[in-house]
Amino acid sequence: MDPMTSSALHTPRGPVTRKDVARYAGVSTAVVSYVVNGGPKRVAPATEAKVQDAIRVLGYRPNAAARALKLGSSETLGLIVPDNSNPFFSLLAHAVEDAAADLGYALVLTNSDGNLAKERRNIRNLAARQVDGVLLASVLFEPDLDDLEKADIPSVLMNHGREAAGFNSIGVDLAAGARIAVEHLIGHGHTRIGLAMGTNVSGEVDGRERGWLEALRDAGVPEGQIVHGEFTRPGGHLAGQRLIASANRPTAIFASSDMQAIGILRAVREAGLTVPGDIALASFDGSVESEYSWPALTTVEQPVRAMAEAAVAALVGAGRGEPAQHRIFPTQLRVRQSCGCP
Amino acid sequence: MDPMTSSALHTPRGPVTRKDVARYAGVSTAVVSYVVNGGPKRVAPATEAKVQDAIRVLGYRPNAAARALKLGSSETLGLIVPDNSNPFFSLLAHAVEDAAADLGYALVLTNSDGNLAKERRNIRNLAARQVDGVLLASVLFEPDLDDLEKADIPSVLMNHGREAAGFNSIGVDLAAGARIAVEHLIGHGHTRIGLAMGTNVSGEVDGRERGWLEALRDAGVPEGQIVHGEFTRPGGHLAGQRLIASANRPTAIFASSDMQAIGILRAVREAGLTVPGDIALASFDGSVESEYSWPALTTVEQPVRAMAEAAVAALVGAGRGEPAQHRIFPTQLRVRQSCGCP
DNA sequence: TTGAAAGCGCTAACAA
DNA sequence: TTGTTAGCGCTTTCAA
Repeated sequence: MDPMTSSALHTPRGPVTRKDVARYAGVSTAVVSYVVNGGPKRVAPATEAKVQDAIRVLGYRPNAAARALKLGSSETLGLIVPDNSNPFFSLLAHAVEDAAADLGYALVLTNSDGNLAKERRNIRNLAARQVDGVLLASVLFEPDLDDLEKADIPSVLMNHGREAAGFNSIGVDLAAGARIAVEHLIGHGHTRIGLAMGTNVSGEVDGRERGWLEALRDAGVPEGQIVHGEFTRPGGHLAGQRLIASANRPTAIFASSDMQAIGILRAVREAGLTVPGDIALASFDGSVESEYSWPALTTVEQPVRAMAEAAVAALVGAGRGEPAQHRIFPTQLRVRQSCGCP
Repeated sequence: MDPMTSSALHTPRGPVTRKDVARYAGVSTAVVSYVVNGGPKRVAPATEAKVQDAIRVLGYRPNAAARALKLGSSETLGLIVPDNSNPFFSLLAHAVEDAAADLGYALVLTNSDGNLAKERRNIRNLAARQVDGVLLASVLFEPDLDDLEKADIPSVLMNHGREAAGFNSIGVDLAAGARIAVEHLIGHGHTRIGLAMGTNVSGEVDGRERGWLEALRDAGVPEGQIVHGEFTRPGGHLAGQRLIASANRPTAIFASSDMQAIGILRAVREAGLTVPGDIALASFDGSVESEYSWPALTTVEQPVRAMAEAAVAALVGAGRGEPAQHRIFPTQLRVRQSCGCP
C-alpha cells in the first residue's frame, strides 16, 4: 500500500490519533496502546510490526494530555527558584532537569524573582498543572508551607537549612561549611574577619553566621563585623564597600555566597586594595564563576548535582512514598587564591 | 451549612472535581465552567457567588490535563537550549519564562548539552507533550529543521543568524555587532587583532567572523589570527593560550562570547600579561558576568529580553498566525575597561 | 440564565 | 492474543 495515499486517506484532518493507527493497522485501539506502552498485555510479533509500521507511516505521536488525564500524572516536575539567572540556581536547574529526564519527567521552570507573592502563585500554578512533584527553592529561609500543603503535591524543599515537619528537604550543613572556611582564613593568620551575610528573613540565625562565629570563638579571635546584603553581585559590592569603609577594616572577609564575593572583589579593587594582599576572601557555593574570577575564589562547594538527584528521587524515584526526611549533604572547601594560598 | 461537614461529605475520595463543586453549589457543571473561565456565558451574580463559595470551601483546583485534552492546548511552551547553566542561556530562559508567564503559559526547560541527538529527542519529547510552541536555541548553526517540521508545532529558532524558509527565527546582527567592537579596538590603535571564534559546525562563515574581517579590511589593518574553541570559559582559556603563544602575538583580541573572554582573561594573567595593557579585549553577548570581571569586559550586548518577548509573542501572542519571519535585533557596544578605555 | 450531554485521546478492566 | 468499552475532568453546543 502506498504510504502517501494511505496517509492522505487516514489523516484527512488534524493530528493522528490512536484510532487512526488502529484503523490503518487493522487492529483495535487497545492493541495500539499495548504496543506503544509495551504492555500491560503482550502482542503477537506480527501484529506489533503492523502497528509500528502504521505509527511510522502516519507519524503518530501519543497525546500526553490524554495520557495525563487518564493516569492522573503528567510526568512533569515543577521547579521554583528565586532567580534562574543566578549561577547557583541555573546549575541547580540543569542538574534537576537531567535527573528528571533520566526518569522520563519533564521540568517546568518558574522564577519567583525574590518575590514571595510570585512564589506562592507559582506553587498554585504548578499544582493546577498536575505536576507530579515540586522542588521549591524558596525566597524565604522558612517558606510558607501552607501553600505547599494545600497543593497536596509531593514536594521537596531545596537549599533548605533545617527540618520542616512533614516535608522533604535538602540542604547542606551551612554552619560546618562556613566554619571550615573561616578556620582556613584564621590559619592564614587573620584576626579581623568580617562577614558578608545575605538578607535573612527568618527569625533564626543563618547557619553560615553561626559557623563563622563559632570558628572565631573557638580560635579565640575577636568577633568580626557583619554586613547584610542581597545574594547578588551588586549586593556583595555594597557589602564590600561598607566593610572596607568601616573603622576597623577587616583583613579577611567570609562571604555567604559566591555572587557576593564577586561583588566584594570589585569593591576591593575600586578601593585601590588587593585580594588577598590587603583583604583575604572566602565564600560559599562553589559556582563555576568562582573559578574564573581574579583572583580565583576559595569557596565552600555545595554538591549541587547530588542534591538535585536526591530531590528528584525523593519525588518520583526510589524514595517516592518514603516518609519525609531532611537530608543534609556535605560541603567541601575548594582552596584557590582569594584566601592567600599560592 | 457547616463547611467542615460539607467538605467531608463532598470530598470523600481523591481530588475535588468540577462535579463536586457543581453538586455542592447546587448547579450544573457547565455553570461551574462559566464561572471558572469567565465565560463563554454570563452567570447570575447570586449563582456565581454560590459557585465561588463552593470552590473555596472544597479547595477546588481545575485539572489542567483535562483542559489541555479538551482544548488541544497545554498552555505550555518548550525551550531547548544547549546548556542553561551558561549565563547567556540562563538569562534567555529567565526572560522567556517571564514573557510566557505574562501570557499564562508555563515553560518546560530542556538542555541539549551540546548534543545533537539530545536536541532532537527534546524536540520530539516536547511535541508529544503537546506544548503550544517550542523555542529552539540549537547546538548547530543550522539546526535540523526536519524534526521541527515533523513535530508540526509552532516554533521559533532563537539565537539564529540567518533566514530559514518557513520558520520563525530571531537573532542579532552578528556581523554588525562584531564590526563595531573591532572598530573600537582599531580606534585604540591596534593593528594586530586576533579572533577567538566558536566552533562553527555550519559550512557558512559565522557573522562575527565576517564582521571582524570587514572591520579590519575597511581600516586597512592586516588580517589577524583566528582560533576556534568552545563557547565556554575553558574553551576561551585554551583559545587565549594559543593566541598568546603564537609567533605574532596579537595586541588585541575579539572574542565571540563573553564566556570565552573570561577564559582569555585567565590565560592572559597566567602568561604574566595584563588586559588591556598587553592585550586589549572585547567580546560578544553582554552577560552580567562581563560587568564584574577584572577588568570589566567591553562587550557587544544582545537585547535578550526583547528577543525573548518577540519569540513568545510570535508563538502565542500577537504574532501568532502571522507568516514566519526572521527578526534581527540590534546590538549595543558596552564600553568598559578591557578594551583600554579608562 | 441554566442544564444535559457529547466528546477530546488514552488506558486498562473485562470479555471473547 | 485481541477487541470492546467505560471513564479520566473539562468545555461548549444545543436545548430548555
